[in-house]
Amino acid sequence: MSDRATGDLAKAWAPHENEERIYRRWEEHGWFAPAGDGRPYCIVIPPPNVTGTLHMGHAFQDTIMDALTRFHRMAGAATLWQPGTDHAGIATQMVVERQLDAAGLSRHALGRAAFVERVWRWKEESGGTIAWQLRRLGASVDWSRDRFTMDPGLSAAVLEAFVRLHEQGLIYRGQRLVNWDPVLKTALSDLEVLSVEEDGSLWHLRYPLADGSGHVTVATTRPETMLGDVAVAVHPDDERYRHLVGRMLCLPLAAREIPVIADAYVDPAFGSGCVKITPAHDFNDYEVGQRHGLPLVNVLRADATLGDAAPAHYHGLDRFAARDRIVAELAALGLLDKVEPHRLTVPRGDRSNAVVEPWLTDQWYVSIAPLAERAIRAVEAGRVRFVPAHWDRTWFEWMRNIRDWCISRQLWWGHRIPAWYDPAGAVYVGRSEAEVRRRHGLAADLPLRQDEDVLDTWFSSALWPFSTLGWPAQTPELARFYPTSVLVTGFDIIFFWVARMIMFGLHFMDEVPFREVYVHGLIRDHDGQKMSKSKGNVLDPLDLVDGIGLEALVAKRTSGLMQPQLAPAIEKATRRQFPQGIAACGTDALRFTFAALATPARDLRFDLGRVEGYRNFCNKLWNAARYVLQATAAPDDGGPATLALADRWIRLRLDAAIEAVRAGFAGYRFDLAAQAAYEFTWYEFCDWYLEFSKPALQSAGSDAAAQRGTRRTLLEVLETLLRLLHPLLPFITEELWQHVAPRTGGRGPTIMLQPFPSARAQREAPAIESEMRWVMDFILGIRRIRGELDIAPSRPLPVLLQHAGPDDLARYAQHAASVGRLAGISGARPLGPDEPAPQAASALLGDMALLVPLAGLVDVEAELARLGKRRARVEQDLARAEGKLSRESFVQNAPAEVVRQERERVAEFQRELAQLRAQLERVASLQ
RNA sequence: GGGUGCUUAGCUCAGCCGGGAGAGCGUCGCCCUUACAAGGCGAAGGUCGCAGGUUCGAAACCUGCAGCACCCA
Repeated sequence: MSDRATGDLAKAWAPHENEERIYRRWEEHGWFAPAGDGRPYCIVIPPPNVTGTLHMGHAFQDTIMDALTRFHRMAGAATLWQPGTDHAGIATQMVVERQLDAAGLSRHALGRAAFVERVWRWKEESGGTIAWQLRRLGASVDWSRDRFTMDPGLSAAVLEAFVRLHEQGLIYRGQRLVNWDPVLKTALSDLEVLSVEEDGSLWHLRYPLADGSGHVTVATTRPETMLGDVAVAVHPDDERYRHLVGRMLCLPLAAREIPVIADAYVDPAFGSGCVKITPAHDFNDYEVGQRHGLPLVNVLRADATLGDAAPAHYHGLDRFAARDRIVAELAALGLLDKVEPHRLTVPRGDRSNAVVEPWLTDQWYVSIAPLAERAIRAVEAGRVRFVPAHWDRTWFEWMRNIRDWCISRQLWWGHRIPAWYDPAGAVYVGRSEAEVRRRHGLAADLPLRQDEDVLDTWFSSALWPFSTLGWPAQTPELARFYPTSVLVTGFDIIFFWVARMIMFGLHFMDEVPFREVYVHGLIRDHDGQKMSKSKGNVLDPLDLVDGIGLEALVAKRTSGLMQPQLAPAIEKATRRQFPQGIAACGTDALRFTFAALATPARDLRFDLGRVEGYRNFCNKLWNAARYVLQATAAPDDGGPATLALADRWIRLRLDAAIEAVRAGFAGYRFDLAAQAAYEFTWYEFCDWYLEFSKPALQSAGSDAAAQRGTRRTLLEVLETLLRLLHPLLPFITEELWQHVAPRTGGRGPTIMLQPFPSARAQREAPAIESEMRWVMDFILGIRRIRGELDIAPSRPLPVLLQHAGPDDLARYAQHAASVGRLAGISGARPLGPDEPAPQAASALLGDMALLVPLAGLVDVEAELARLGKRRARVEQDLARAEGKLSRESFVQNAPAEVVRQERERVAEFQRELAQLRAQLERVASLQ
């Protein structure tokens, strides 16, 4: 790379041609692994699905983690960003089952061993995608420590955790109602069930009294479960039904008698005020059944067809067919009172979208209360801090109402539950069958059968912050990096994952898994819609990096849809939104966009326009560096240097930018960090300083020492700026740094291991700022006249200085060259004491007025209009300030500093107004 | 029904401990000035959702209301 340092830079930054090469170099040198003996800084990646691909949310999150990691690495920490992937039980199994289905096979036909083997093969085939994407995003994860939740080590951790919890009485097996997915035929945790509002009906059914003296009417949304009814409940205070409590009803179609009971659970205002109680098929009814000692009548089979507990002619009938049949039969018997349309909440499986059944099965549970209590206390005590802080309320709300966690899944892909049954049905838990036999003294010939089920994926994910570091072994990494520094995650998985990691971390490590949880928003599309394949509004982060043509984008969005009929609408919307496809913006621009988007808000709208804006920013930086390299092409002869005003000023501003960026990182305000870096780079460094450097280096009058001062400032500020920007823009800063660093005496092979910039306190700051302000206001005043009067920049303007004080004259004399060039004036001279002011356009600079004689330049009308507008504005400001001061209460109560400031403003406005009025008069008089 | 958050320029969003309303994109002028037209210079544009309250002073703090979003039941 050495010859590149002296070569010319291309005209524009070409991310596509450079990023992969730069990343490969970083990785080959092993620079991502923790190094040195600095303080440890560790982030574990939220492991994505091993067979999946990274979407915008991942890319956003990974950008933030990488920026934090790079920042702390440069700041001297021994950083570990721990990568890895998750086996994602249901999701992965479903993908492979779909593949089998397409081939006319099923997992049952294949058998368990062959099926699992097949999933592993699929993992090997597709598992590299994520890693490749992470590399393209510049992620500085320590690849040497890459982990997968089903690696031997992590599987051992799962085994160990399960066995220990069981020994401690925190895992139990029980027959309970679970959320049953009859399509996937597995239990689901509460979190995997989505409540969806749908249109349904409310059926009013008549249940005759057993003695024939009449009937009660019950209202239900699920008539097919009536065959499992074991009671009808009314509210204890409901006068209408009090006399019926304790009497028996004849359950239609089932030919069973069931009692009328009283329970406060019943809402007398809903439906008829009578509720059928079906404990085996409803969570609330289950509770009621427990309270009243009622039996459980399970009428459904695993596939949601009716089973043995129902009368024979319903056997094998699907639940919805059974519903129609039952309703018809009741109607025929005159027992259907009425049917009303009704809006109800339907539970659906988040993977299968099937209507979930509360169903009675044997499952394994984690007894959550003891774990939750500790986790709640840890957050209360501030041992884990949420950022933004308000998320702790959501956390507490949920943790205080948490229920036992159903951890068994009737799947084949995952960690098999380490429990064995003997022929009598007794259960033994242990790390292996051999251990179980040894510890329980079981005969070698006693047949043992391992539990068929696997564990919920989140069980292994909950161990992630320490299982990846080697637990249960006491490794050096575990000692050094646990607890980790921060968890970066979306609020949508606070409950799924964050809570479980905190509970397990406290339980197994006796310490929280991370000190801080940075909860970021969710990336949405330009219209605020959640990105999803079925909506057809997903964006592949790498399509923004590399660009994609319209046809390819349409094809990508419309292929592999679960609902192919949506394709035409998706195609239309895509063609409308991206008529030109997507231009390649490069990784850095995408990363900077994510950082700028990272406000504390919950919804983050992604706007393609912003990526393009930041692509331009990269190009701006690139070209600024080109200029600096050109301007400093001749080797520095090492002679003495003096710093001019602008040189001192830009160094001050750089320090302010450093402070702001550091503050942004420290407070997880990546938007503010990005904004500060952007504004300094573009508005201060490029727009002002580089322009000042031109006359300083090019005008004949400047001496060698001043030129050296400017050249060194150009290089030093640029080199520092590159380091400042590196965590957000890793690629372009590395490329430029390779060219710039040799000229600043920079050592080291890479920018990523250079120190992050620190600001220095500078005492002379106010004087420099105020003098620079004068120079800039001079230039801005002239530019404004030019702009507002539409005078071409190519036309140099003569300027007269009216009411110039000695300071003004001295400053002008000193900065004439820069002012002349930046304002585009041909020269300026003071107006003599008795010299009449000509008809002129004017700008104010303190007590001084800058006059640009109008003769032949512009029409008088335009200048009058311009001055009039300005006068109106000042009059308004003045009135407001004077009004404030005229109030006794303000002068008395406001702090003296505020009052003084207000008085100064009034004086300023008055002076400005007087000058404007005089100027207006003068211009008007000559009309 | 319970909870959380949001409402500021045409659009997307900043605005920390109360003290002269900001940025990007878009729009409108003038410019290809040898780092950059992916650019330069300049400009227009806001009753800070509504109503009360606290305060000398409220976009910010408090209360209520409206609208939107999400979570839980």
